[in-house]
Amino acid sequence: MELEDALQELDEALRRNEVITVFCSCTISYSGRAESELGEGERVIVIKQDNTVLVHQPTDSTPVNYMKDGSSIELSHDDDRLVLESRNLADKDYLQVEISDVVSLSAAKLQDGRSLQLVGTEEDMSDMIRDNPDEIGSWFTPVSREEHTAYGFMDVFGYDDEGRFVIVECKRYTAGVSAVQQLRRYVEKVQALKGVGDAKTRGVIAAPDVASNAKDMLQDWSYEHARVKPPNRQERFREKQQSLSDF
Amino acid sequence: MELEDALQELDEALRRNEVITVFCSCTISYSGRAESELGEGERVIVIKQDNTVLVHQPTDSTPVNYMKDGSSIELSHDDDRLVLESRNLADKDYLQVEISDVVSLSAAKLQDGRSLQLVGTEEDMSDMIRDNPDEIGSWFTPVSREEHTAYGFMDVFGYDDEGRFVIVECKRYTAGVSAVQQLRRYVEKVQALKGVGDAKTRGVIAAPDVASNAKDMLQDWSYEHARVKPPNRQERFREKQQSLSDF
DNA sequence: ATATAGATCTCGTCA
DNA sequence: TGACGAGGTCTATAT
Repeated sequence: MELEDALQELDEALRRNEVITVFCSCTISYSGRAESELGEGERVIVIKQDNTVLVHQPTDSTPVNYMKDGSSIELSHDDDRLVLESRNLADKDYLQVEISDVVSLSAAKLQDGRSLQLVGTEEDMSDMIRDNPDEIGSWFTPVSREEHTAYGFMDVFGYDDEGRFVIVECKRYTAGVSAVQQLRRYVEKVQALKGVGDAKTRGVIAAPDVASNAKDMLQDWSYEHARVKPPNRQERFREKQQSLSDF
Repeated sequence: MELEDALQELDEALRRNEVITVFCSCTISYSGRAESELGEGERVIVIKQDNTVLVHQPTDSTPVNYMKDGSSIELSHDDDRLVLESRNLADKDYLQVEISDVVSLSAAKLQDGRSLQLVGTEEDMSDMIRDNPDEIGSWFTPVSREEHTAYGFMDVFGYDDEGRFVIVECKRYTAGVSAVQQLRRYVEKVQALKGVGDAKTRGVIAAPDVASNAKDMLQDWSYEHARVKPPNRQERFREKQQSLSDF
């Protein structure tokens, strides 16, 4: 494909605010929050309708370079290269793509008002625990969930059969040291604000497993591990569908 | 574009292991580590040479659905829909794309052996501190950097003018409570292993700024904040270029 | 605007 | 393989 033609098609597609994909050979420079260089190679460039720019190599799931939405995009023609420059003032980011050869170019205005419906997140896990406190223990009575309080951001908060505060931190996968540290922060905050010397505040990690080092920390701080698996997603999904069909 | 033709082109491109982009109208179901549904809409689907699948809506920088490399991909034809199914055994992930209309399809085998050269990361910041310990204070003598030791992963480790251990945690941006907590973990570990009752181990956050709550935590545990900006990237980049041109 | 935490995080690295 | 931490993280949410 001739660079001249590519330039014109790109320019028109940008003007029409279309989604664009370009198969091309290029080099890339990035400067802003960090600096990067990428030598000559064949990539796919995706430009979206909000001026998001993604540069993808032929493998790997993450873009090798990118610009976030709201960036400016300028085209120019430098000798035998097509140059695409993008600037983002908020991040002080600058991306330059020097295209030496365009294999193919596609562009179209796309309509998509739908947004993703996702279930099986940590939030769903704390929902499940609130609805089934026995997942923690028969002694546990939940009070609130996912609350941003002065004490911190606790997944589930409640009390035990002796009236002690209980803080539950949920993790969908094996909990590591940072999860225990996170729990510790909340427990200490509650402990401090609710008056020291009172009954101990209990800390619980609700997760399918706890890493070895993290287990040691749990013991050191006398926190507990409730072996809880994330909600059975297929079931939860059916629930969601049922409740939607009620309307 | 006829679905029959699209099916054949897709099939051949997959067989040839090409990078593919498809502008299309589709619905998407995902099931695995979580569950998601996405109703009918126009998107760009990118299939890479390692069978990575990305589904991009017309805006936003992150894919609305995706499958990681090494997934299987199967095509089929269900009434008036083209169905793409991808499975990843490792993650037990399953993605189904039902395509009702193909706007355009591009495919090409791409060659790209280059990898990104990135500078200006936290690693560079700890490099800078090791080379310029005055950034922390004239009292600081660094010993090691980015070391995975029995004491933990410490960004910079050293001692002060009175022989006390010093642990430095670097953050490129405003350090929050979790950064202080991270520092605390390392300090306590060193304190415990090196024998309690000895001189206090000093903890230092090296960052351009510290969030308000995190400042309180610093005070509580008598840790310090060294106001350090990440290395000037443009300068650092020039250095790198100069050193490369020496060869 | 700042702060906090999750993510189908991804990716590298080291034990 | 598991664990741990960084990321040009990105994204959503709350203050």
